[in-house]
This record gives sequence, structure tokens and C-alpha cells, in this order.
Amino acid sequence: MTTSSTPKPTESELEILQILWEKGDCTVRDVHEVLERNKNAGYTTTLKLMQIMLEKGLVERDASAKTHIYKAVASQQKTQQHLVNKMIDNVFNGSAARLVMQALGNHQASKDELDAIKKYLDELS
Amino acid sequence: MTTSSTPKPTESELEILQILWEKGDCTVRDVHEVLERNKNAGYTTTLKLMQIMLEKGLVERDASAKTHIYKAVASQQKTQQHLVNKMIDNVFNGSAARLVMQALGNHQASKDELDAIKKYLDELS
DNA sequence: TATGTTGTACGAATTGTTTCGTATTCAAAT
DNA sequence: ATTTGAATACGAAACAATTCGTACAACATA
Repeated sequence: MTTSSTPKPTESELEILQILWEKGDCTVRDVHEVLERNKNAGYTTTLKLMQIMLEKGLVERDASAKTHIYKAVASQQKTQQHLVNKMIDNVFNGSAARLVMQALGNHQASKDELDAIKKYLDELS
Repeated sequence: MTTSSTPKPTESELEILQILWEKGDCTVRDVHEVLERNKNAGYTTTLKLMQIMLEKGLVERDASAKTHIYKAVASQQKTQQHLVNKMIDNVFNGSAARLVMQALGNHQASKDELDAIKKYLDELS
């Protein structure tokens, strides 16, 4: 199995998914307010993106009230898995180990994080 | 420093870069022949892509002879670093450790690979 | 020299992503 | 009842990525 049921989100869509994962169910306005802190895009831009995500099946919504409530379809964990696997294949020629070393090499992980990884590795083998 | 000198390659561009990294300097035909094994796109498509990559500064070329010779500008290592860092930020909220665990969790790493990672971790701390 | 082959250049169609303006709907407050 | 405010729907522009057709240049060879 290499394909997944939900399509790969674009970068903008991923930003929205992050918010939905963190805050749970959201209105468009909820999402837009968070987005606004870092970007500056209009409200209808956010709305349109979320409507397209609905068409693609990336989110679901409860449209029974006037103000619709959105939620992510795929879990954060599943989506991360999907994207990491893609990166391993496309960028690291299938070697998870090379990705791991690259990730740890630069992007400073704290001592606690490193310890956690070691523990995780011991449990794996 | 979060930005790099060369822009982020698209997926198609990355495929071409992979070939250039592996085979060293290449003509468009060289690249196209490798590409053809997995995809099917016309020769002029590959040519155009590589011309655009030249404009973007992703590749350089020696155009002194009739048949031009292309080479990647950024090293594979640097590009991988760039892309991994981006993924850590965009997908894993800045946590390298979470990416690492996700990478190891599913995408089966061999025992040798796991050992190599452990050794690497020991050297880091 | 004429012809075919192999290359580059370039314009343009197609498709996907992002952005926003405008229309419309609904409900609350005046 | 009318106005106002907040929401959705939708079309379309702007931009980027991908694909390919066609034109043209260089060169070997018949």
C-alpha cells in the first residue's frame, strides 16, 4: 500500500489542518483568526480553501446550522506518516535512516528529545 | 537562517536533481532516458523543465558545445537538509524528534540501519 | 549540396493553487 | 418591517507547474 485515501494536502491546506488538529472542530472564522496571526489573507480566501478541502475530502463539516463546523478527516498522525514516507521515497531514496540522521544533524534536538529517541529505538529492536 | 540561496525544487525538479546527483554531469538526453523508465513524458518536456531549473538557479550548464551539459548547483546533502527542516517546521511543529519517531515507526528500517542511528545518537550527545 | 538526425528555443494549452470581489442568505437588533 | 452584520457560495483573476508542438540551428553523411 503506497497510496492513501485522502489526497496529499498543499502547503496552505496543511496550515489549516494543523489548526483543526490543535483546536478540534472549528468554524471558518476560528481558523481564519489563527491564520491571520502569521499571514495576511482575506476571510474569503480561507473560506474558499476550506470549501475546496471539503470537495477533496480533507475535511468534513456540519452544515446543519448557519455557521458551519469543520473538522479534519485524517488524523495528524496518519497525515504525518504519509508525508514522511513520501519524503523518504522522493528525497532519501527510500532510506529512513538517512532522513533521521539528516533531521538530527542540524535541526537541534534537545537532550531530552535525544533520550526519548534512544529509548524509542531500544523498544523497537 | 531559515531561507536558502536556491529555491525549493518542485517534485519534478527533484526527480531531475536526483539523477544529476547520482550520475554527475548530464545532457538533457541522459536525464530524459533515466526519467523515461518510470514516467512517460516527451523529450521536450524534460528539456523545458531543465531550462526552467536553469532560470531558477537550481542547475548550471556548460553551453559551449552544441549539446549542453547540466549539473546540479546545490549538493544533495544541502537540499535534503533544507527539505527536512521545512518538513519539521511545517508538519511536525518544529520537533525533529517527532519526525524521527514517525519515520522509524512505519517505514521499516533494517537492524543495521537502526544500529547506525544509535551509534550516531551516541556521538551526538 | 541536399537531406536526415539530433539538439535547443520558445510559445501556448492545460491543470492546479491561491486570492479576492460580489451576490446572496439568514438572523438579530433597531 | 427594515437595516445591519456575519456567514456562505461562486466566479474569475493571478500565478505557478507541467506538457508538448513547432520552429530553427548544427552537423554528419549520402
